[in-house]
Amino acid sequence: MGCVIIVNIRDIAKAAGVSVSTVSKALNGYSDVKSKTREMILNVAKDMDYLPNVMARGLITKKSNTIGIFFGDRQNSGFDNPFFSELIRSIKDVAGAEGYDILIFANQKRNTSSYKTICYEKGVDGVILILTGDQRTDENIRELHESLPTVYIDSVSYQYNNVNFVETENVNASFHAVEHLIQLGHTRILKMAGDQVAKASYDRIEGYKQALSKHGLEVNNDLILYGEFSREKAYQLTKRFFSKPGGVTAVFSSSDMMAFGIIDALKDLGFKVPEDIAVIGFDDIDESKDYQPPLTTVHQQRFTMGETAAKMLLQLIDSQDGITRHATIPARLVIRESSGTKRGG
Amino acid sequence: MGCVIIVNIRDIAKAAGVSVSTVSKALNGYSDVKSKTREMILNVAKDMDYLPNVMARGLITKKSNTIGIFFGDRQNSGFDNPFFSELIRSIKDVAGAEGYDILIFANQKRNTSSYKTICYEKGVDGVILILTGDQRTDENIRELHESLPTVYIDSVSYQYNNVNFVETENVNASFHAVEHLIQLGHTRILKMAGDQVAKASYDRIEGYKQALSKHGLEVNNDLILYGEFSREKAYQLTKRFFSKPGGVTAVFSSSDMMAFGIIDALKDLGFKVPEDIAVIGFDDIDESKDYQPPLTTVHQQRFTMGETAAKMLLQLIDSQDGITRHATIPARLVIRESSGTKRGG
DNA sequence: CCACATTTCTAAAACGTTTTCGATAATTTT
DNA sequence: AAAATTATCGAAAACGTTTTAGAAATGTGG
Repeated sequence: MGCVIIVNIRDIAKAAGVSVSTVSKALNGYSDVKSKTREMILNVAKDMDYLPNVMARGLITKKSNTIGIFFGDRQNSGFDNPFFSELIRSIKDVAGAEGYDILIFANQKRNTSSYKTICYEKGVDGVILILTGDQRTDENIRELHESLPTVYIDSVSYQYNNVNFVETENVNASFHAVEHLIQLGHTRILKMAGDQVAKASYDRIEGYKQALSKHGLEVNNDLILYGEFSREKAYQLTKRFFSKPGGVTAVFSSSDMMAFGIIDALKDLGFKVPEDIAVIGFDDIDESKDYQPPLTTVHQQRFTMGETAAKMLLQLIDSQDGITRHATIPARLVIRESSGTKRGG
Repeated sequence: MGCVIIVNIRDIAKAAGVSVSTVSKALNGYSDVKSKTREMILNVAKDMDYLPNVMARGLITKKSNTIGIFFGDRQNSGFDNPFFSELIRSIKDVAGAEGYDILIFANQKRNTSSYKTICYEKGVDGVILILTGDQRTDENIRELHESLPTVYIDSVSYQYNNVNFVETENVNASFHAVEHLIQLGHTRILKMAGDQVAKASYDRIEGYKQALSKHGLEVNNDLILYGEFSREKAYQLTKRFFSKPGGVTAVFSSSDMMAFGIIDALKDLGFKVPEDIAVIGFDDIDESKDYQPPLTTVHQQRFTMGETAAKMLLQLIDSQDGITRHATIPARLVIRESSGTKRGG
């Protein structure tokens, strides 16, 4: 490594012929420094390529201009799901525009699993959580959002009344997806759900049930499978389910990845999609439009979700007003080919 | 925000009845502290829920246990390309296993565009660059890798002899892709290249030329287009190129995204792929296998690349030995349908 | 029991900032 | 011109660690 000369605030104070405190004030826009000397100091600083040391500054101000992101769990690091990459991109854009960088928590050598501890240790100003499954204890989760600005994206497990979160309009969107299937003439519809703990997952089942009820169809728990948001798991469950006859003609999946697994399985069993079985997914990830058949699915506005979460977090950091914020992002059904056309008789 | 009591090293020194320095040494595994007192201190620290302040520590040690990642450029934040999300995932896994977190540089409010400056400001221990196009000046790039452990992934623009990088076996893989087209009977093959500055992009053209030469085919610069790795741009160029006859029966693209744009354009022009025109891509992103027609493409081992880069960087950080490291990751041609079958006479 | 080596501990400096408070200089008021 | 006010600056403390240099305690050999 070639050596690099790093100048500190003392060096530029010396060069400018003023005190360290005056330099600091000039740099941070304090009012008690003459505009002429401020300009002079700024010039010297620029000439000498001065960079404030973020550690020293953070030590005093307790701010790092960094927001943290927790992704998924240990085994499945979250980036597996293409859903996440657009989320993080929008977070990056919003936070970046406001002068923040992004820290992704990765270190697995910590001697703690406390979110609060980890956040404090790294000195992030706030944190966004994008969790899947049931990877946190209640104590852990409460501790975090009680001590630090926190926003959950589509992943609150139990609803505290003081948790900030962004979610998709899950119930409504699922309702419409299932209603569409019903209008196409389906009466026995399988629900491939995610899990039973996440609010998002629960709500997608809820919308399914509401649509059935509204149209006088029976809700049958045998028609609800739990694919854990895994393509592989959905494949297995589908293969087992459809290997015996049951009169089911349509499937509503809680994610596109699972929908792919479902369709793969149906094809392997000799069914045609959508002629024999109609399938609707959830997410509208990039692959879905190019899939064969192109997937009918619920479009989640990932960019808007990330954007909203980031803005929400920056607000929380700025104001510290203790107000709890929620946002529900609209979703719409994108009708492609996998849901098929109206059934004859 | 509920208040959280944060204890510092002084508090636990008082509670343990020893000096601050002894606590520090006990915590950091120094040898000059009796094992009995060390144990006692560790217990007190755990009981009091002590967390070291990373700012204060970093101020002295100049380490942050964080590696930085620069992604793409300002406009196109990098996550657009699905190629990147797998890269970052593997980096996260490797770095995380070794006790590092990941900082993604996002802040656009900085008053500098110097990589070195930005890295120093955040105190990262090393940095991985995944750049596209020509978004850095030579001065900027040199300054960075001279002052900080740095690994480039498939994105060195000019070859310094002291730059660490990981790249795909671009020349070789491209050679085989084009040779495959030649063996299928194609003689006029269009090259949709990326740009002319990145080494990766250059090498993919080089492999194309080598294959032509080996089989006695003429290299014609009119058959090399520059799609800048953009699906849209590739679409435009393809549409213009194929609107006049030229006897071209195959296209070799430097990315899958561009290949999609190419195929879209060909379809719009009324060509059939692969019957009329064969197309081969590069990257093997997830969409490619589900695309219609499934894309023949060069599979880049993204996971291996990210993994290798991360390991390389951690080595550089650890050893500081000044040794320059390179890694070339094998790639293989994945033959699907878009390249078609052997041409009849 | 003394001289010396070794083990174990501590005081204090250092890291590079920000911020408080008081000092000085400049300006205004009386 | 003196007094009061205001604008501008600087000294020093503080942030929470690590590390150096040395002091105290303990052990060892004669």
